[in-house]
Amino acid sequence: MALHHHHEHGGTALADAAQAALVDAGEQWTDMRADIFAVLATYEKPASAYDIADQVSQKRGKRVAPNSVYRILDLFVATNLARRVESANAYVANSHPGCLHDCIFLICDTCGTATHLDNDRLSESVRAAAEGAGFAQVRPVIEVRGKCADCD
Amino acid sequence: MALHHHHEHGGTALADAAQAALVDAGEQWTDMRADIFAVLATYEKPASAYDIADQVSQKRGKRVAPNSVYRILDLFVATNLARRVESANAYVANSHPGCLHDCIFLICDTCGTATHLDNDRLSESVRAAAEGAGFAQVRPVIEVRGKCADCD
DNA sequence: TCAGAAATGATATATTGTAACCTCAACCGA
DNA sequence: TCGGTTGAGGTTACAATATATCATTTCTGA
Repeated sequence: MALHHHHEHGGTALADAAQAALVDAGEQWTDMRADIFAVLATYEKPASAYDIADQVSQKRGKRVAPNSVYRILDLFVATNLARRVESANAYVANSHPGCLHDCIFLICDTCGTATHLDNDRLSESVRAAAEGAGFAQVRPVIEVRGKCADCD
Repeated sequence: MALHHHHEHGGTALADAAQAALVDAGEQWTDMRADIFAVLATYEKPASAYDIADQVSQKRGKRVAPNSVYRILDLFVATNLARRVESANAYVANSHPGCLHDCIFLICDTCGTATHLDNDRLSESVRAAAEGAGFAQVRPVIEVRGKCADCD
C-alpha cells in the first residue's frame, strides 16, 4: 500500500483544484460546470441530479434541465471530480480531485449523510478477488449502509 | 472465519429451499411468491422488478403490477431469499437461502450477468472499517463492475 | 472571421420506485 | 354463527431517476 498524502480541499481551494484537474484532462471549465460543482461541493449529503438541477436553477434564476446536469455529472465522474454513490442514486464531490482512489462510502440510513474512507488495502483486495474470477477493467463499488455515530 | 459448507441449490431444489426458508421466517409461500421466485431464479441476469412483472404477467395471462412485485421482492430481500444489486437496480435469487452472507457481486458491463463471490474475510474487513468509523447496524454493499471473462 | 467542434437548451420519453386505498379470503374469538 | 381483524394482493396514481434526440449557442483554432 503506497503512502499517500491528501490535501483535503474545501471551499474555494476545492473549486480551484477541480478546475485545474478538469483543464488538465483537456476539458473546459465553464460557468455551468463551475455552478454545478459548487452546488455539489457544498451539499451536505450525496446530491441527486435533480437536487442539483433545482439548486442551480435557483442560483441562476432560470431553469436548468436535469439533462444538462447529468451530462456534466457524467463528465465529473469520468474525470474523477465527483463520484456516484450507487446505493443512493446520487453524487458527491471528490475532496481530492486528481488523486485516484477506490473509495468506500458509509451512508447513514437515517440522516443520509455519506462519509468516505480510503483503504487501499481493502479495495485492492476487492479488485484482486474480481480479477481472480476473470474480470477485467475492474471498478469496485464499495459502500456500506448503516447508522452513523450521530444517529445511533 | 467459520468454515462453511454451501449447498448450491438449483431448479426445484432451490425453490424448495426458498419455500422452507420463508415459512421458517413465519411468512406464507403463496402462488404469487412462488411464481416471482421462479422467474427470479431462472433469470440469467439480475432482474428488475419490471422484468419480473412482465414475465409473471405472461405466465399468468394476467397483468401483475410492478407494485406487487416490489412488495414481494422486499420481502425476499428481508428474508434473505434474494438480494438487491444496487449498481444495477435489480435483484438476484440467493442460491443458498437460509445462509447469511455479505456477498460480493461481479457485474459485467457488457453482458449484464452477475456472478457472486463469498469472501467472509473481505466482507468482515469492510464491516470492521465501517464500525471503526462509528457506524452501527452495518450492511455492506460490495459490487464490482467490469468485464467478465466471456466478454473480455 | 469563418468553419467545425464542443457545450448547453428544449422536449419527449423510458425506467425505477412509492403511496393510498380497495377487495377478498382466512382465521379467530364472542 | 356473526363480526372483526389480519395478511395478501389488486388498482390507480404519481414521484423520482435516467436517457434520447435534435436545435441552438458558444468557443476555438486555422
